[in-house]
Amino acid sequence: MYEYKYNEIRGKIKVEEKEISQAVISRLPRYFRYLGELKDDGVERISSQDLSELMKVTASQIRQDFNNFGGFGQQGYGYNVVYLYEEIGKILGLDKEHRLIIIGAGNLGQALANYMNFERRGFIMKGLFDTNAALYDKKVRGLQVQPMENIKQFVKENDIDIAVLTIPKSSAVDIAEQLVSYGIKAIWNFAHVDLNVPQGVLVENVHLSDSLMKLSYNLNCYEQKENGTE
Amino acid sequence: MYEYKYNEIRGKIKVEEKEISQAVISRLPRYFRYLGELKDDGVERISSQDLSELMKVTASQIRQDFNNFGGFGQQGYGYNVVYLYEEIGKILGLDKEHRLIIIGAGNLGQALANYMNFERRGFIMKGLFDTNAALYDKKVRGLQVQPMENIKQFVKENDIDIAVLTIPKSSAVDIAEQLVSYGIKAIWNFAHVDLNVPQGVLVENVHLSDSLMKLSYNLNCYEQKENGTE
DNA sequence: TAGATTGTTAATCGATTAACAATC
DNA sequence: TAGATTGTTAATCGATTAACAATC
Repeated sequence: MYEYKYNEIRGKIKVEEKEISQAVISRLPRYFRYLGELKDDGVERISSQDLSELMKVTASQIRQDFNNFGGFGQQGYGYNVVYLYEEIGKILGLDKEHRLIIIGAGNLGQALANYMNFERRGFIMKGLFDTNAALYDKKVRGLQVQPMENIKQFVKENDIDIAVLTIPKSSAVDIAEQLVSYGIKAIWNFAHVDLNVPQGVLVENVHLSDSLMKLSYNLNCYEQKENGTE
Repeated sequence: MYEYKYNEIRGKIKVEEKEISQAVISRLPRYFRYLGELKDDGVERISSQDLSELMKVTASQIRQDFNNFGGFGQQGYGYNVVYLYEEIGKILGLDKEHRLIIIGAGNLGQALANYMNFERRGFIMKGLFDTNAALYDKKVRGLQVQPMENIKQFVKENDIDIAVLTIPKSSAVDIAEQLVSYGIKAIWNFAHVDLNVPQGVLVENVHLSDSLMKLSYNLNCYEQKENGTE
């Protein structure tokens, strides 16, 4: 949320920290994705203009976004794809390791466990937990599902940063509170409920039902439009 | 995306359609969730002030948001919880049925299939499809997984509105194109790729990796802050 | 050097918040 | 009626876009 780090890298230490808006942060993964593809395609450099056409955003926004972190381009040349890709990766913290556990080993928990490993970017799944004893003899990605009682000790012993919450909303609030007391610093929350955590603990929500409802709203709009109103 | 419908309901037909911003739409499901809980708790009415404290947004925003659709409150009284809940449900199109199919019957596809039925709001899962023949004798929620070749006919015969894409990004763009040609009107996209669809076809993206990267970014910020910068 | 394209400032646009008159 | 609270207008704030000087 602060830019000092990247200014320092470039040798220009700013005294006061400048907050980066979440709007900008939300766009970084998409830049990262497109730059990764360009890199894989062997593209060496790209201008904000060309990238803007590819991504369907304005060139102005691209330059503004990158300049929040100090500027990675060169006048008359554009941006070096590999360099920019790596810098954005660093900004996103993908060069660092994060250890996570998954709470709730149902379909969604297992889906994420598999996906996690596939899409490896420094996120290391260390454990899975569930209340359902029938799952304890099951292995997911080589890890045995454990009972919830083990979480406390496991978090301490394995230096866990992130907990992925894939449990029903009825228990999510309680479990989240426990996790925080065990020292968890971030929760990736898939339960359909807003968690109330103390300052300093991070929650990133993935409310699937909200997303589907948005789709539903927009679908109805189009339908009404097509029917020439009603 | 247009408000005429709700104005008409209230007897005030506006000639010109006013577009509702996506920022507002994105907040509707959350309102819906909180109102549902209030309803279940037997709360009869609520003021924008009280709701703002509960949801941690400004009362002003709540009133502005609702007034995009014509105003559901009463001066001196507030909002009737059940009425407001139902109206927002209608705005979101949750009173209508939507038939959907899931393309990709892996862990994530199955997770959504189960979740879908559980969280029923007019979304009816009609079929699952996969390239993996090993899954064809498998039943998910009473439905047999089918080969991809069946999609075309199935969509036509079953009047499918929505396709849920839970396949790897390598095939997602092609499949999406096919789905559009079969007449699909909306895609709920879980593949890590931006789909290019013609005007009039809706895409709602759930980019899980983007969400995790955002979490990663914010986590690093906090850590740096705690270490008193570096 | 001339041309290209960034970094950055200024202008615009849209979304959020504040204020208050309308009204239940 | 008096009090409460909405609906709505006006003010503020922030984010996006445009423009251009700096510079590679």
